[in-house]
Amino acid sequence: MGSSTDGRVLRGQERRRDIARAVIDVVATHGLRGLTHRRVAEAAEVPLGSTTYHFETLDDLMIAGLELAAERNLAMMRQTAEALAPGDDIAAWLTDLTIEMVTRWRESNIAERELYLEAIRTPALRPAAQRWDDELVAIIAPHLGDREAARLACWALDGLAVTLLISGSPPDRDRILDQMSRLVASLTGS
Amino acid sequence: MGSSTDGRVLRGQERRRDIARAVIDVVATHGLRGLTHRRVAEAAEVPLGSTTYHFETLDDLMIAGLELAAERNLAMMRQTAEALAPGDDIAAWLTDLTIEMVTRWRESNIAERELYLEAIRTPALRPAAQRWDDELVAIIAPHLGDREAARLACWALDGLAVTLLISGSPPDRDRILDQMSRLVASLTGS
Amino acid sequence: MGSSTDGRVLRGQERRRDIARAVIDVVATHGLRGLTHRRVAEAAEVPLGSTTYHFETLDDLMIAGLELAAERNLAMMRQTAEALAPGDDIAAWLTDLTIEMVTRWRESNIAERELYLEAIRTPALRPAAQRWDDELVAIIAPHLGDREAARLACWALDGLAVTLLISGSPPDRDRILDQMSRLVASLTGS
Amino acid sequence: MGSSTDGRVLRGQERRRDIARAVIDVVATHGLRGLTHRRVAEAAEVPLGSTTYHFETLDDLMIAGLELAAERNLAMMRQTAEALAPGDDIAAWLTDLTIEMVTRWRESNIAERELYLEAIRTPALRPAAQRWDDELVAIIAPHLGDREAARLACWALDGLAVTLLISGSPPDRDRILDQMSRLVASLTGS
DNA sequence: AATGAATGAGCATTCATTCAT
DNA sequence: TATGAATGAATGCTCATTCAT
Repeated sequence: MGSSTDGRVLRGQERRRDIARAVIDVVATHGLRGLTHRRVAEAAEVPLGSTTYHFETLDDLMIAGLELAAERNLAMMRQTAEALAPGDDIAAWLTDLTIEMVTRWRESNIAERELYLEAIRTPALRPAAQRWDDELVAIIAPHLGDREAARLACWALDGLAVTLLISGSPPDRDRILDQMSRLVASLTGS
Repeated sequence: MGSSTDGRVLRGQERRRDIARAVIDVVATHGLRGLTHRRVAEAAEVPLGSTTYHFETLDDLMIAGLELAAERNLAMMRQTAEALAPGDDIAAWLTDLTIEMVTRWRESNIAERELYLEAIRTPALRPAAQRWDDELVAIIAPHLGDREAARLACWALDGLAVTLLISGSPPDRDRILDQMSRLVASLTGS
Repeated sequence: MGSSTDGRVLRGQERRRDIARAVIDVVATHGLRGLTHRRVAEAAEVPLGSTTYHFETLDDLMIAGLELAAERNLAMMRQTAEALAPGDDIAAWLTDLTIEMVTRWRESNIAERELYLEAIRTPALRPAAQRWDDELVAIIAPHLGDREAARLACWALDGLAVTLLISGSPPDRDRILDQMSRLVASLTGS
Repeated sequence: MGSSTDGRVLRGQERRRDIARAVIDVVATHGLRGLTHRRVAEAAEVPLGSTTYHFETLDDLMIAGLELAAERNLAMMRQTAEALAPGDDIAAWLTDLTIEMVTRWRESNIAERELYLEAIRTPALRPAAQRWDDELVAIIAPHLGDREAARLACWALDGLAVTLLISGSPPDRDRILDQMSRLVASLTGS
């Protein structure tokens, strides 16, 4: 009976995860305004009732999406941060991250932003958003000296990414590297 | 005949402006996800058909809202920027702006962010969003030395504001002033 | 438990049939241009959501109406065809059918024509329309010798009926019988 | 003043004709259900108010469309009928007409059918529809012997055309010629 | 625990029509 | 005579949610 329960629980958790994945896909494709139980059910290939069963309201769906988005993003950040050698150029690292965000991961990155911003309006999303923030800063801080500098770097990175996303034109790596270098210099050098 | 024609034109323009105002109100109250022709019509106290007559689609409504939001925001920025005396503390200026944004103007500021971010997804909004960006930088640049510094300051200011909006707690002026001072110091190279 | 399940299934099917019936009624009363989910819901005495639940689009509604119309029409044709005795006058049979079509069944006959013609424009209706055609020919063919003759008879019958429907005046049985007799004579080669 | 009045009247008539043309185009493109003043105005490249000014109701628009459709169709029929030499194959003539109707003129032919059938439901369309009918028969009759035969031929031609239009597959000339030959033979030969 | 049938509310949008000019 | 601004009604459709199973 233990194994059957575990099996059930595991299946339930898997399904929850499938649905969370589908939330990100739906937001990426249709925008947060286009997030509905129906579309999530279709994207996750689960019955409609399954989405409302596991996530009763749209808010619950958004929380699941935001948490999974944070998890994925932080995993990726940790991976690239760990790959940094002591003398590596931090500005180059941030530059490449930014470029990847607005090109290869464009769609999911937009979805992440929409879910994150929604935390302003929907209190239920705030804990997940704040956790994401804090951990992101914790990952970057060691490479920039302190948490305040890391925070500034995050904001600059985000602002630049949004600007690039809105411009629609492909990013100019040289220009971005210049900006990032200047930023890193001012944050660590002074 | 000139006056009658003018009256007509003016009435139409006034109505368009009333509707744009209502767009911001509706987004502030219900979020971008809650923006509908019906709510706008009610908020603007105009017939439903009037909203679709002047702004055929939801996109048009969002454009009008974004443009008016930018206009208001830039006017306010210009006003406070012009009030700055040569020796005034730039960091204090940015600090007070940030605090106002997340307190007194909280609702409309959130609406502005939602409309601005939507420009990523909705190409029709991009020109207005980019114009807003550019003019904002132009206003701040003279006080920070160059456009690149101004851009960084904008991003930091935005990032900080979002963090404060999500935190839900009242802003700590001293702490923000510290952050802003450090930012301004590193940007102006002192 | 079987009965409860059956009851459920049957209720759903019954409701679908009620709605299909209502489609024909609405088209008969308001024309195909006046076919709307709302009117169908009202005519079928079901909630509006029930029509869109069972028939997602207007096309689906039209398909259901066309299929039921064909079913009814074919049943009636089979019935009168089976009632024919070997030596009976085929021309008289076709004459009476035509007259009934444009008098007693005028409204539903018009509805059938509108639904049928719509198959030209709406591919989703074509299978039902073609099935109707084929089965009608199959019913008439044995009485006229071959399928080609049956097809010609169908077309003539339809053309005549439309002419009568447009004329608005009551049909002249003698005249129609003359036309039908001549038609049957030329088709059967006598 | 005479010339200016004539000019006006002529301009008015031209515009009416432009609008009638646009009616057929709109019905061809969007179906009779998609006929609206707005679409007609756009297709005719005239102001919206011009359509309601010259044709107050949708019925008036449909009448204008039906009349122009009949006029065009009859002109074409007369032209090909006059081109017939005494010994020419009538069946071949009807075959080619049918094939042209369902291929080259498919869209406008569908529009004609929709407008014609609407005469059943809309009394205002009946005079135009009946006139069309009568004149068509008058054109064909001389080549088939009498009006009754011509009428039958018309119905068969229409029925066949509709069948071809619904089938969606390209017409098989040999097969159609066979059918038409048999029809003509039975109508003229017996 | 899990599902899909069912429904009333609400949506963006289109429209015929009116009317001032 | 001719036009386009204006509006209330209506449409197809989608949806969150409820509920029986």
